[in-house]
Amino acid sequence: MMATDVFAAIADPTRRAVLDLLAQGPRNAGGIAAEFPRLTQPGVSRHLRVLRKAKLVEVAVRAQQRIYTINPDGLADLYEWVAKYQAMWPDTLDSLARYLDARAVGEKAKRKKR
Amino acid sequence: MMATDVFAAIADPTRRAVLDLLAQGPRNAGGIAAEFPRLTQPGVSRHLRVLRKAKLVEVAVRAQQRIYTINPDGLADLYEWVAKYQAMWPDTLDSLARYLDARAVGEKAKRKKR
DNA sequence: TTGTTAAATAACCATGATGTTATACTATCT
DNA sequence: AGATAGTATAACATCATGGTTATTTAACAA
Repeated sequence: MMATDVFAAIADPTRRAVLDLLAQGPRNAGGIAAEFPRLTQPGVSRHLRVLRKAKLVEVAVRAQQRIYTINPDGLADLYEWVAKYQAMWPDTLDSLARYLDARAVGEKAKRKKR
Repeated sequence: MMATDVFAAIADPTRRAVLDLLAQGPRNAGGIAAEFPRLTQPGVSRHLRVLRKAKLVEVAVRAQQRIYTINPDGLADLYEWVAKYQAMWPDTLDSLARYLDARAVGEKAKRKKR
């Protein structure tokens, strides 16, 4: 089942950048923070916490270091969410046409005859 | 190119519910608002504005009504964003193993010999 | 031990988002 | 024209988020 806060997690550009980083391979927290010179270490750490809670990343403890990896499952869930819309993508325009058409008939029926 | 605020747009549960609604077919603003009895009309209207700006929905004007439809393109962009991670999903665990292994070697090298 | 490194948490502030009520806008009906 | 229906915008309150500095925790190293 999908963690509902996955959406909130990827809403932030910094966190998306972290995911991009981790897509290249695992990194420890410090290594991640180093890629964001405009943020402080605690700032990055908090972003990592959000990603953790959303199950988008996982942590392995190695001495004092925390090594982060992308969590495939979390992303797969997100993928499915988007995919469910894909099915009806092709015929959206058609359905609008039908909708407008149906309404048009209804409206005309309500008018006095000319 | 992807509107960066697509992520912010889908971060809100109400807006995701609106997308779910529109996935079933077009609706006018009032019809959408009616599905959210706990929100006021202006509240829903503002959510619709966010979805509009994110290009996730489109509007057709019909007399006083605004008829909303899902915008396939906006969702397709999102789909692609998620998909780019899909490639490396299978081997994430392996890469963590490799990372830990490599580090272990490095650390040992730094220690004084026993 | 004592000091140092790595990272997380606490406390706080500023800003932005969400929801509300009140109002404005625009097209249609009478 | 005046009233009404449908929807958007304005203005405002409240709460959540993202950032900061200071502090804490935990594991090594000397």
